[in-house]
Amino acid sequence: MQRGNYNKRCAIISAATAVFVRDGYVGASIDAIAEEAGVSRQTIYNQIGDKEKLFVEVVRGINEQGSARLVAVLATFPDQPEDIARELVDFAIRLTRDCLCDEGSRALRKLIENEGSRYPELFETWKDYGPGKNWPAISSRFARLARAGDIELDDPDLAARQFMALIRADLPNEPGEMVSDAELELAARNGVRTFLRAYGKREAALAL
Amino acid sequence: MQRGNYNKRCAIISAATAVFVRDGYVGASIDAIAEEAGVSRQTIYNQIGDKEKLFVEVVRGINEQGSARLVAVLATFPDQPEDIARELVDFAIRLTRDCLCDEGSRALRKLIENEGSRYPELFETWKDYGPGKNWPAISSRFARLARAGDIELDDPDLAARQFMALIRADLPNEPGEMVSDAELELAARNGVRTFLRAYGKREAALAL
DNA sequence: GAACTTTTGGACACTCTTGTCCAATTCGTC
DNA sequence: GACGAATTGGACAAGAGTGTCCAAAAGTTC
Repeated sequence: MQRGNYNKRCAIISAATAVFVRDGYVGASIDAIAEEAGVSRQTIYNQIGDKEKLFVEVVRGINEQGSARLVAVLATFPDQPEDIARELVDFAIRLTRDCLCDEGSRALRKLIENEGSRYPELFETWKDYGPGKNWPAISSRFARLARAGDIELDDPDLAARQFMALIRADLPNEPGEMVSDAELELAARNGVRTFLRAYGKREAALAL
Repeated sequence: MQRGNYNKRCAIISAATAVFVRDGYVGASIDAIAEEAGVSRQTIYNQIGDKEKLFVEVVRGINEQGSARLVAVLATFPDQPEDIARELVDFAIRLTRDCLCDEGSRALRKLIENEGSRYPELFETWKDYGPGKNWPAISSRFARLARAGDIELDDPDLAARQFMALIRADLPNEPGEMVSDAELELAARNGVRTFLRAYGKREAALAL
């Protein structure tokens, strides 16, 4: 234990995350966070410092969790697929569920969009992994699949971007909404089917 | 002229749009808007009323312009294409340029994401047209193309969603960034090529 | 139980914002 | 130039938020 009660620190960070995401940096009040955390306002100042430090801590937390989840999911990419359609769908489900639809990822995307201009350095880590970039980890996996002859593509980066776009195209994207497993499965299958129609062998897409 | 100077009213709305988008509803201060509009704060209260009325006016403005542009672009959908690949690319360029990448549309998307929960009724109009919905206008066009035998698809709504996702997949999506014509063209061609590989006749996609 | 740390809640100064009021000034129009 | 309407800038009250200070209470450790 470094300073103060660790449980309370976690409660503060977690409550701050919720309030920052709900109200934005300016709209979030320390009082609201304190109430949400079930903690006195003074404790926040004791443990973390001022509002800006609290915000930094929140972003760092989401970032770490998000990166960890992304790495974990990437490790499950089907490298030597037997049934490429089915395995890509399962991969897509894991990706959307753990890295796109979960609370933390949505929260981070919203914070980036709103406060990104104010704290550009805070979000640089994410930009390498985040949507809109090359997703280099994913494109290298697709390149390997192509070399193995499982799919046909000329530009792996483009294919990765389009893969991501396709499996997201069919997801409900209202921020607050819950996404059921059935919706996840359907969205993944729809996205992968089109992806394989464009890039796969003829018969692979027909399996979906 | 109904009340006050019409030019100043426009300057106010336009400045308010910029500031609301930059700082969010809570973060935007009337003083900042007044300064940006080159107008005294009192004039804003004289012409529009309070902050909430100003916000409503801003959203209404962006909404109208956005809807008008969307209708205009939709009217240029290639109904009887001779060169479907080329014509779809041109359509995609118009769509991204006028309805997705322009200032107003980006502004509206950001406002929806941030203040949508606070003023749900304000954005209902947009939700019918906006991203994430069925884009019914577009899917009916695709359905017509399919009936005419230009493409092959079973679910026009799905195809429309994926079309939108694909032509957006390759656009730089940093909010502030300017998108050059060359980038627009490239993104559209990449998206349409994959779309046609999945849904078009074999030879159409090869043309790109 | 004593010594020490943490938490609590209230009070406080300070800043910022909203919205109002008003007198002086400028603008548009005849 | 004169008249009425619009604009300006400054002052103002009320409210909310931040961050600090402090004494009392609660919790922890030996």
